[in-house]
Amino acid sequence: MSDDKKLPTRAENFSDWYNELVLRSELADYSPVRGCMVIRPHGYGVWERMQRALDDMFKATGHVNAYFPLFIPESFLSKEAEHVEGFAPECAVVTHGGGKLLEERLVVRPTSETIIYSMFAKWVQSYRDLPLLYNQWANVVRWEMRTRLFLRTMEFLWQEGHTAHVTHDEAEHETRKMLGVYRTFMEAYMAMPVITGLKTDSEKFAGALRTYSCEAMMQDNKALQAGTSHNLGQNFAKAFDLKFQTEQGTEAFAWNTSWGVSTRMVGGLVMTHGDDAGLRLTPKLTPIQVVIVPIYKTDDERAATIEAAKRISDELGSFTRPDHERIRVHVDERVGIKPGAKYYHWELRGIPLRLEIGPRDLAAASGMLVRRDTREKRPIAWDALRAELPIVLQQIQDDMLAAARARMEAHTIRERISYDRFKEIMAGDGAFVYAGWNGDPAVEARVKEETKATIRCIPDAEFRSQVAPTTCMVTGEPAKFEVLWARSY
RNA sequence: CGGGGCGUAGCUUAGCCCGGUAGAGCGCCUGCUUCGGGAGCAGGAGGUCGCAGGUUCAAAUCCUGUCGCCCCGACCA
Repeated sequence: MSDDKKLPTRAENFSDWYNELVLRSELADYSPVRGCMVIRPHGYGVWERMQRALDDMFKATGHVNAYFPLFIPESFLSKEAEHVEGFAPECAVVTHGGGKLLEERLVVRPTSETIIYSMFAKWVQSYRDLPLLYNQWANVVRWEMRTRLFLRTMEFLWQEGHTAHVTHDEAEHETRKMLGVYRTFMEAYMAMPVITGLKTDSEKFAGALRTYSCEAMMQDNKALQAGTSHNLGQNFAKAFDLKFQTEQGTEAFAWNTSWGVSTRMVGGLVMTHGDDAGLRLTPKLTPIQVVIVPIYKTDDERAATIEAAKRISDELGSFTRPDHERIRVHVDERVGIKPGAKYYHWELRGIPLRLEIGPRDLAAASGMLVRRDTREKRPIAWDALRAELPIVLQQIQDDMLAAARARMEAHTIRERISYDRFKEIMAGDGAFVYAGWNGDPAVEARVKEETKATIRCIPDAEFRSQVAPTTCMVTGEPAKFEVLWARSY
């Protein structure tokens, strides 16, 4: 075995490990255009599972899908002051079309608030037209300086929810509700525990009243902002004249929310669960749940094991079954590759379960079932598969979440620490540090400058420490908030 | 945009200092033997050495310019 078949290890160089893994597991590849990536079938398969689950959750919470255009008149962006300041520097702008200079330049959407609320303004006259609960699946472009596969690319895929409401409280409720949807998705599907909370002013969305986020801990103890939900207040409604007549006959501006998650989550999945052998995909998001590796010596054995494998695959994965009863099975029929090589192949790609079927198993009508997450191996009878696989898959899903949660907790610091100690931690292994903050943005900026750590959020009540910190970690002044500090992606 | 590094086969690279027939490993193709943890042997395909100039009898190698990429910073879902 030569060394170049092995991945760099996480301990050696987490960043190299991540890049190599994404490329070698065939999730994605670099494109000819700097900062852009090609999402390959394996990676897109994960994204599709994410989309499907989230889309169902959006529908179940009353939202409808629509599609708004890629191009936005440049003037739209300028209508909301903070918004233009935040996004203008990273916009791609179309200046020519059909060989002619455009009268008004077109911005390639970095996000769609402006175009969507301008349309909402056309459609809303009365309080009876509200709420509007829209979502769109789209690509957006942000001209990033430094890019990383999945984590930050110039073009990325996402969904953006946009809603309009009669009252502030209703919008706030929606903002919180969708943050909860994200959290549920990340924990139940990605097996990635998150801390939810409020962003400080310096980290909030350009143009929002308040931004909430889901923050997850990667295996290098850095935080990944995995999803955001914004209460936009009336800022965009005022900019785009989105108003309605109230029940009392007066005129009022609508209250908006927007919320989004992106293909960045695929990167989060990799950095939450991957190990030195490759990806570990969760049973709910993996394109293939069980890979069957036939083992044989002779042509006859090959025919017999593959026949058995296909019969099992057809039975478990039949399209005639409803989706939730279907198990996604793949038979690795490739010739000229030894079983061991196939094991490495599928382990690299993170397939949760492997079923080995060889000549010895044929007579017994059984196979060897191996878990990717724990490497645990046990024999299983073919006629037990239909009943047992869903249980094992759910067990893997649960175990992965528990393991990720344990890891996060092991690298979380809640006891009172000095700022000097904090600097040591951030310069070393890193951690999630809960500490008091006096509420001063200057303190936040100073810590960022000195340690590269930022306030990830002011955590929601359930994540706060049992005994609230009373003083600011940096200044020693009375603490206004308990905040979560970490270095982030 | 500042600081550093690198462009040689699909990938990783040797050769460059000191100019003289472009080499290896992996991968790929064919055949035989293999096959329960990354197979072995034999044969084979694949390169205008990033690009453009210059010096020279002769340039992957020296000089100039240029383009691109990577890493570290400032900006970020």
